[in-house]
Amino acid sequence: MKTDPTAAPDCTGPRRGRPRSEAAEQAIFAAVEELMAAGAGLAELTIEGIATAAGVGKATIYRRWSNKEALLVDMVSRLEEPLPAPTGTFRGDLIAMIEYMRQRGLAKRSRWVLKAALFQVHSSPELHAAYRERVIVPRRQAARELIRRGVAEGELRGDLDEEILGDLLIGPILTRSILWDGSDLDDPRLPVTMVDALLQGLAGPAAKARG
Amino acid sequence: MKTDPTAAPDCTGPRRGRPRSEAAEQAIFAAVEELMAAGAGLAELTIEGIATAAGVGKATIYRRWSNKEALLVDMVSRLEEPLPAPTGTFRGDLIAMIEYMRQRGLAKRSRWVLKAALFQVHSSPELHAAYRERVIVPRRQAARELIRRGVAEGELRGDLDEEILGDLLIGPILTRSILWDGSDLDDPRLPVTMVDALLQGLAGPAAKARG
Amino acid sequence: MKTDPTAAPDCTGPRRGRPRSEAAEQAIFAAVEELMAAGAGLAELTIEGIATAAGVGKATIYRRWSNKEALLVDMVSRLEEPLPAPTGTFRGDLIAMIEYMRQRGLAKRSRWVLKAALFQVHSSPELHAAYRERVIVPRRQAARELIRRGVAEGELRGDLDEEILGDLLIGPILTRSILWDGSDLDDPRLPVTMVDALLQGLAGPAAKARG
Amino acid sequence: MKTDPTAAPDCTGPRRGRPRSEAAEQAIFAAVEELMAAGAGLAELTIEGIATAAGVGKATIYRRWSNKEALLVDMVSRLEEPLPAPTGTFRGDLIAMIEYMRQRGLAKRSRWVLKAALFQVHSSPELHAAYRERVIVPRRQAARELIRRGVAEGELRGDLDEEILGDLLIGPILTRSILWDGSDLDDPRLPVTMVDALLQGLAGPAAKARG
DNA sequence: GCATAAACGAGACGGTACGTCAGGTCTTTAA
DNA sequence: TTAAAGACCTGACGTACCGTCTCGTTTATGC
Repeated sequence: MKTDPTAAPDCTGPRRGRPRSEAAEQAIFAAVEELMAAGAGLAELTIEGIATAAGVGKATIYRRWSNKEALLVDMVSRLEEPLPAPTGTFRGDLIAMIEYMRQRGLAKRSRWVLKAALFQVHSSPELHAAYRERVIVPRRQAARELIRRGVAEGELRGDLDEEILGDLLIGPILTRSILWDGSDLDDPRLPVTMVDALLQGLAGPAAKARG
Repeated sequence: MKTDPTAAPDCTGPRRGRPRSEAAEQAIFAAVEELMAAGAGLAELTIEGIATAAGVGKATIYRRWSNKEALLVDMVSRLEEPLPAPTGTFRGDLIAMIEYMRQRGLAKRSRWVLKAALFQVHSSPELHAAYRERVIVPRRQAARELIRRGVAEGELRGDLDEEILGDLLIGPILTRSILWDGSDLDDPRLPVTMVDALLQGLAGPAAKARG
Repeated sequence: MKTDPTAAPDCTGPRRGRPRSEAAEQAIFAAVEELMAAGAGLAELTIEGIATAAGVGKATIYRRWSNKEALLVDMVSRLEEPLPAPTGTFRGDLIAMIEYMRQRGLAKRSRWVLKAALFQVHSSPELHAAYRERVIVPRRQAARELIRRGVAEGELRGDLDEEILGDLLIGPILTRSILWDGSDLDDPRLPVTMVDALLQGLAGPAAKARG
Repeated sequence: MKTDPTAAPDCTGPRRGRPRSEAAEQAIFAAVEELMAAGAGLAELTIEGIATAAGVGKATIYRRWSNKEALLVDMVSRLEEPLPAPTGTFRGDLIAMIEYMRQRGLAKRSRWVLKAALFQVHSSPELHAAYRERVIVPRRQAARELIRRGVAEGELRGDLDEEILGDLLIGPILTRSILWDGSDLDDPRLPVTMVDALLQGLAGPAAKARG
């Protein structure tokens, strides 16, 4: 998401001019966090306010991100922790992935502005695409591989589209952690409950008797 | 969501002065739709621009909604069609509800800015609450009643929390229609596929043999 | 110098919308004078400072003048008092004109920033032309007519170009009042001395004896 | 006007480190001239632009002049040619001095920005004083000496203040060459005409008959 | 030679002001 | 009273320069 043009990877020659200050960058991130903690809404998160709180010139911010949204997306994407290591049985890995998402949702509940920033992403097609590429795609890719493994191992039904399988398994926890306010994520047994219910099916006795 | 104080229901006396122009209201809605169609981002949707496009004074807008967000939430909530009639078997009603959400997702795919407006709601706690009350709560209520009926009729397992059952059934289609870009909603058989898969369970042959 | 586009003279129809505030305009002028009195240099005279001191929004200034220079030229040109009434003998009128310029120079000595603003005019060709048309041309015209009258009445030599006559008569006082710091304008007899010396000639006894 | 602190005269020891680049200095001057020739206004003459055009770092400029005004005053003062040699008769010297000022005015007509820079000097008291000391004072001194000689030789009236005599003789050409746009300096006979008119007096037949 | 020292180009730094834009309010005249 | 128009104050926007400060490099002197 960084828009710094000098960050091009092929720029291997000796950098000229004074290098960017890492301290300034940290101060900017700290200021955003601090302003969020102070309960600022997204509209109150102005570049000018951030610059003042960070003790930094506005140009120092614009040199790194082309606008406020880019800064927010960058910050949000940095908050995403790495995915859990894909070791163990299929069911265990599936539960671990859902537990990871539950934890993430719990973390975001405390700083709702970050969640707001995440939604802000949807305001602009470019930011949406950037966020998609940086955050969503890698996670969907991990989920898809896990599901493919499950099908190959016979742990998942093979007669369904992989995408549908993915949504059926991931959609519920995603809804709880992103769309709603996160108050339903407290139960640590949630992943196990969800996974087992999905695997076994939701049909009740009447349905089973019938079919 | 209307914030017009004169719309109070106890204002029964004969209204004095010039009455509000219905044409102005329609012009405002039309202008917003037109600006959205023109591909404007959410930030480009300014009150000033809407007023100019509608040929309306800014005060005429502020007389009806207290600010831009209120206008957007009002417009979004008007786009929600009524829920489908709850008639038929449990499975049929469940499929109908998911089909309704699929249709809504398809409609919103064409006007993504409205979807963006929906996300914009999350920027402010008050708007979030208002949208929750106006849109989310009635739909969750309908879903909850449907699920309760399913459990009572033995069509759904009775050993699971109703909320979890709700998320397992609704979460996947919600994810597809709101969080993602809607390109996966084209298949009209999607509701049937999803519902049957959920009811029967996702476990594959290896899992079934084991347990 | 006003750059207000709505000030077009043919705009005779009933003006719509809120009219410009005369109070705001006066507050702007007062703020400029006050900041000058506080000893501000020209570079310290910022639009932002003027707006703050006047308790006025920046847009209110930009609605009236397109930039700082236009505002200054407008202010300077308003400070020019009307020319003295052209009554009396030729010599008396000439002395009156020079006395008028001496007074103007004395006034400007106390507010040197206004003098600086006058020079600022020369920074831009457009402003230079505007100032020329608004201030210089009318005064040169008055001087030219006076000189023409003097020639016609036989009070001035008729063998010289009118422009040269004008510069010979006006240049000295102009130099003292504009180019230099005005410390040489205190003597109230200066106009009489100058005029009589110019009319009689500066040649000394040796020159007269020779020619 | 050079503000280089290391140029202090008591710094007699052998300078250490890399010496200042004469090429850089010339490039700076050339860049200023070039930017002026491109029709830039004074406000467009930025240090940053000069540095870029000269292919020079900003610090290289600030090492030599403390700010933009100092650079401009330095450049302007370098453009002043030496005064003409004071040889010959009084009238001849006077005409030579006025001819010198006419030539200077003609030269400046073509590069009005330099003239503007000259006026810019008036924006700041310190620069005004500096320019006064570097440029104005020597010339006024030369004029004063010439006038004093004229009085002593009987070529000029002795009953007038020397300062007034100076302004009467110099003011007209100064007005034409600095205040106005220089279009009235083309006639090479101008100095002779002016000097003779001033010496002989401007009174016409009616005035002479009367007194 | 080889350190010391200063100037060099580049460009980032904290600031200030620019001129624009929008927000939400207020003040006109007209309907 | 509402409407359209548009001016009002406020405050953020993103840009341009200011004058200062690192960077790594270059070019001189002095040990």
